[in-house]
Amino acid sequence: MTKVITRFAPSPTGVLHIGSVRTALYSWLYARQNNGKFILRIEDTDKERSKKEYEDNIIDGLEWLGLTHDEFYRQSDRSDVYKRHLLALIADGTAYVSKEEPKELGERSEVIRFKNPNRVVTFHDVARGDISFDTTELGDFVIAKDFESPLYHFAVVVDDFEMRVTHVIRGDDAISNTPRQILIQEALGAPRPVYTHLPMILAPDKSKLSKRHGALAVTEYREEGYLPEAILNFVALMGWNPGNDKEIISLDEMIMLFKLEKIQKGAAVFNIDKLKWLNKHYIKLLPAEKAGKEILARFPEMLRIKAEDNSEIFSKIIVVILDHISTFGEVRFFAEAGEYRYFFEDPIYPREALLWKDEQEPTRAAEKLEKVLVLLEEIDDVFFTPETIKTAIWDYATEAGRGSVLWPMRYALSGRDKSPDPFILSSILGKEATIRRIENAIKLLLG
RNA sequence: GGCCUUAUCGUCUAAUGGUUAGGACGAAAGCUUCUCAAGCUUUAAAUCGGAGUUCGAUUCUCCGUAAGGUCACCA
Repeated sequence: MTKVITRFAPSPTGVLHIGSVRTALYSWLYARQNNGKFILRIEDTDKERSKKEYEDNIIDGLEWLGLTHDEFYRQSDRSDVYKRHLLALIADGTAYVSKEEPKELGERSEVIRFKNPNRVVTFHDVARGDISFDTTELGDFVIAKDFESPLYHFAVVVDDFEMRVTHVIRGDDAISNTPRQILIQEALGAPRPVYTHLPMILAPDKSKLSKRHGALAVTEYREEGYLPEAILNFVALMGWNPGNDKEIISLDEMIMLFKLEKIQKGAAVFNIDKLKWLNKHYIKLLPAEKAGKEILARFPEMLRIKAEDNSEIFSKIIVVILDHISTFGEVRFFAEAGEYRYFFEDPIYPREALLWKDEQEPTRAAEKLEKVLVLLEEIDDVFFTPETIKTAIWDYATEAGRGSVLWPMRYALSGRDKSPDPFILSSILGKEATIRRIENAIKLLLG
């Protein structure tokens, strides 16, 4: 058995997006599950369009996702290799230097063309079966501008050959290009790798995935507060499944379960809601310390300072925050809407806000808060937990009308229409602050 | 346009020559509930169309239709 070698070969003409992540993931999984080798190869033969920042973005994104490579190459570092093979093909007569009449600006008067044997090429695709093409219409296609400037099709074949790549896993936009690559391969005397072409990932409107929808760089998803586990899990499920109802799959499980043969044939539409759902799932599994860092990083300056000054309270609200978000980016949104301030400072709100819809009389509301105060006073500081607070108040609230008791209590604590329940709020704030805020509310009601 | 590929709920998908065509996201409803989430329960929702093979087709074949890819001195 020869060792399995796969590669991910992006051109640095754009950022690493969801579609490329899936290609990288499947190649990586196949290598890992076969104890093989995974190569990252930057295909930057197009000097005009290739940019270092994109290369950096791709490497950064893959590293963040944990799709580690065993070897790294950059085509621009390998021109002597391509030159050597170019010379060999010309010596063989399977390629030749061709005189041209430049039609466009920048075109050469001399390029290197492949001598096309003009025949039907049939190859096997793991996902789709046998595919045949007549290569005649390709003509004697150009494989290099000159000995220093090979073109994509040639560089790919040479590299896969030299790097002993056994399995080529790539987007299905390459299907039509495969026959010409096979022609070059045969001229080179290179073995034919096993091909698997992956269906496209489409935008929600079924157009090509673009910047407008979904085709964000994975590094941008990172900024938005998505977790690598969620992105990997999501992307894995677009075009593959374990053959059962399992939806939550870790990278390690994928290595065990992944099957090249089970790859989907049809294109998949990017569904951000499912990604968010997965992200929510993984966020809840995150250790509090890590989650806290992600949250803190997205707090506005003022709030962050307060949170750092009150680390005890902050550590208690992490779980509460986690319960309401599907990405950490939403923390920024909620914080800017004033959501978390009440954990750190007494709220300010209009008097009417304290009145429950079925209890509009301020003095009655105040009476109820007075009673709550009495009940809270009886709880010992050390037992000031959501459970004991609820137990202490519940019977009274039920008797007096829950809304008319709990709404003003919760509002006194948070100053907001929507918030966690008053028991959680009280326990986070502590007995002293809870009582102070309720007293403030009573003063407001009676004043 | 030539060539190539693809087609199951809105979306991701499962399944088989014979099933009530299954699951998940989303949606709707209910429970819970002071609010917002979460959670639990339930419901609606699909085999692109037409022929053929077959006792029987969503599955196999052909023809349509639609969508995508590719036809560079880009990758």
